[in-house]
Amino acid sequence: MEPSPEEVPEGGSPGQMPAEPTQAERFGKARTAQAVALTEDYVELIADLMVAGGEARLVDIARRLGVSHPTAVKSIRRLKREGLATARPYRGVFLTQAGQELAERVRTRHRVVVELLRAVGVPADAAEADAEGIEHHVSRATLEAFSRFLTARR
Amino acid sequence: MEPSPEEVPEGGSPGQMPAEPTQAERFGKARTAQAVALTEDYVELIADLMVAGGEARLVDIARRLGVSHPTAVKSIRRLKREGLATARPYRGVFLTQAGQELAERVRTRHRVVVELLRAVGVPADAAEADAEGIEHHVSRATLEAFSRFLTARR
DNA sequence: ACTATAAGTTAGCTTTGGCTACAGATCAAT
DNA sequence: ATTGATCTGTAGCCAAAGCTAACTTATAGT
Repeated sequence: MEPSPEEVPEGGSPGQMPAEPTQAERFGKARTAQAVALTEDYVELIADLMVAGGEARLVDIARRLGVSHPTAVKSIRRLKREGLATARPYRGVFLTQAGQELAERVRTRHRVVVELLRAVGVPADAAEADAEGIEHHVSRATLEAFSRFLTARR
Repeated sequence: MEPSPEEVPEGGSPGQMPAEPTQAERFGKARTAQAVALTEDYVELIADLMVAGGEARLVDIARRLGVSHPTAVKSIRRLKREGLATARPYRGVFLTQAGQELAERVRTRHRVVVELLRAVGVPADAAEADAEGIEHHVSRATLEAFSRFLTARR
């Protein structure tokens, strides 16, 4: 796989990083992406609920995500900490400017991924279901390629 | 003071349990897939190392996955528990029959995903990188669609 | 107005994947 | 054969996301 095993000094010094995107880096990134994916799911859902019903209540968020309310509370707290959302008890959860921007990007990406899947022949239900997991791993470059592909064949 | 009327979560038409794959179910599945993804990564890598160098040493596995050796030890232990691998200290890790079959499926799926991405115009490096995360969320139906698409346009 | 229900929160536990530090085993070189 | 380096494994800790149970606070129904 790698013809030149770079002499990396032992000792676990997390200082320098080789230029090539090693497999380790890719795996590591995929793992870190987990937390990001969660954030994106919440933000996307909150935006959805706002559009659909004018408000995003904790209970609804929890139910739609299939988690218990306390779990949702924890996650929302994280969103607040990260400046993506605010919440007023019994009034619902709201997205900040940053949150809305993120939601918009996520929503767009989701739509493009589903369309791409449909375009290459994936059945609707599978496309929707798989997109939920796939979307979080679609990089900017890949997303752009998807868009180009869809535009070209439209 | 806990009446706890746990029966009947919510009122509504009898025989609920909507046929539609609710969003909650999809999210839940995507989350559970996390553990599976890890298993697949390990199995795939072990197979790779075996092919490349004839053996899969713990240190190499850890380095290639970008984790510490103890973490790799824990994961390998899980693989052994699940009947996917065996290991003889200082002789490397080996895949069982089940492990090899899983590795083969994973390897094939990975290849198809990368090819699909390339086919719709994703640059090689992005395709490789993104496939690492995407592949774990590609269902059987989607994989088959990918294969058909690739065959058709070849 | 009062109380019942629903919504939100807090506390505390579990699991899982990650880490460091340390200990034990094997291999290789002198 | 000894010794030092390297590989493997164990112990113990952390953080994150999940859960249940219990408590508090609004909202709504009578």
